[in-house]
Amino acid sequence: MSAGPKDMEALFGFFNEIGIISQLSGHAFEKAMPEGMTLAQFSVLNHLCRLGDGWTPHRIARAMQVTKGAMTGTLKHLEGKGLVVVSPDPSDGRAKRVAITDQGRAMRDACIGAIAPMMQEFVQEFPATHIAGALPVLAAVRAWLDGRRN
Amino acid sequence: MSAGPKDMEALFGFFNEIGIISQLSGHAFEKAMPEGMTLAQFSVLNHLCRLGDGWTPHRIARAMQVTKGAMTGTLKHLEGKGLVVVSPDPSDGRAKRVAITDQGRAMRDACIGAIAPMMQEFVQEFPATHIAGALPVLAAVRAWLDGRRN
DNA sequence: GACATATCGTTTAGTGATAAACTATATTTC
DNA sequence: GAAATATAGTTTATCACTAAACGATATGTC
Repeated sequence: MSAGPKDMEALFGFFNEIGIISQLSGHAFEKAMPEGMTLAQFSVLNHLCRLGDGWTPHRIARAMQVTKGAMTGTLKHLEGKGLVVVSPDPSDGRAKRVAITDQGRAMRDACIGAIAPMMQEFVQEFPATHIAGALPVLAAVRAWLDGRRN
Repeated sequence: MSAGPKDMEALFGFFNEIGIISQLSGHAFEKAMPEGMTLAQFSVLNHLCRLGDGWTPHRIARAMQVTKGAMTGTLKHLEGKGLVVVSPDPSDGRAKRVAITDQGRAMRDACIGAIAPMMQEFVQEFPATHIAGALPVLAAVRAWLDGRRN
């Protein structure tokens, strides 16, 4: 199928909405979170909580779609606050391993708690089913873009 | 309705997908565009083309959801390349007016042309109807977040 | 009309990201 | 096993953005 000008407009609109939602929601998240916590930092904590720790910085960076350099900075912030521990990988002298601390888990829970009221408001306006309905399309688009990058 | 932990997970997933798509698509756009053009610059040109020019920088900034300071920079870049002309507003000494030049129009078309192949690929994978189906939800979420900010 | 307040655009300081160069260690190849 | 290549993490330079302070002009109020 070929894309006419009308489809182009719709696509621009689609990506435009995505971009603006990303910016607005990211901003709202950071405002709501405990002082000093960024979305990037929370994402790492949440990732480690949900999927278990022991990941290398590089793998975390790929999962979050940021560069290794950015992850170095994020992990430094988290380590400085005692929320994660980064130690050398015993089986690979180049690599490191990231473990979440109890403090880190507590901070992750605190972040979720801090965001909860906004989420409540959101769910009241947009029933979870609506959002769940849009998710597969978004995940597919994400996967496509991700695969296309290489 | 109250949001359970399961809803929270779905919402996190939703906003996470949005954030990653925004980053990946923005990046893909900028890679494809003519040298030196950023997504922000293109967005301004596209906006002026579609909705007519004569807007003030402040109004454009609000439409794009960026700060006035960011818009100052973007307009300087565009003006430096002769793609827009910024002139004082005759009826308001504080304000300015932004007009797009013929070069600006040509650049906007060139950008769209440069992006077209990617769009074609995209439409092949995701029929326009799918995307159009997701648009209203996204627009509603955007509007809600936008209204909530104040 | 004068003064307080609001708005427009710019400037500045600070932040978080990318890209690319760099160091150190692993792995592959011969 | 030595040399070439690849990979993990850090560092550096640069960029776009935000927030907040600022100067200039408008507007509202008394």
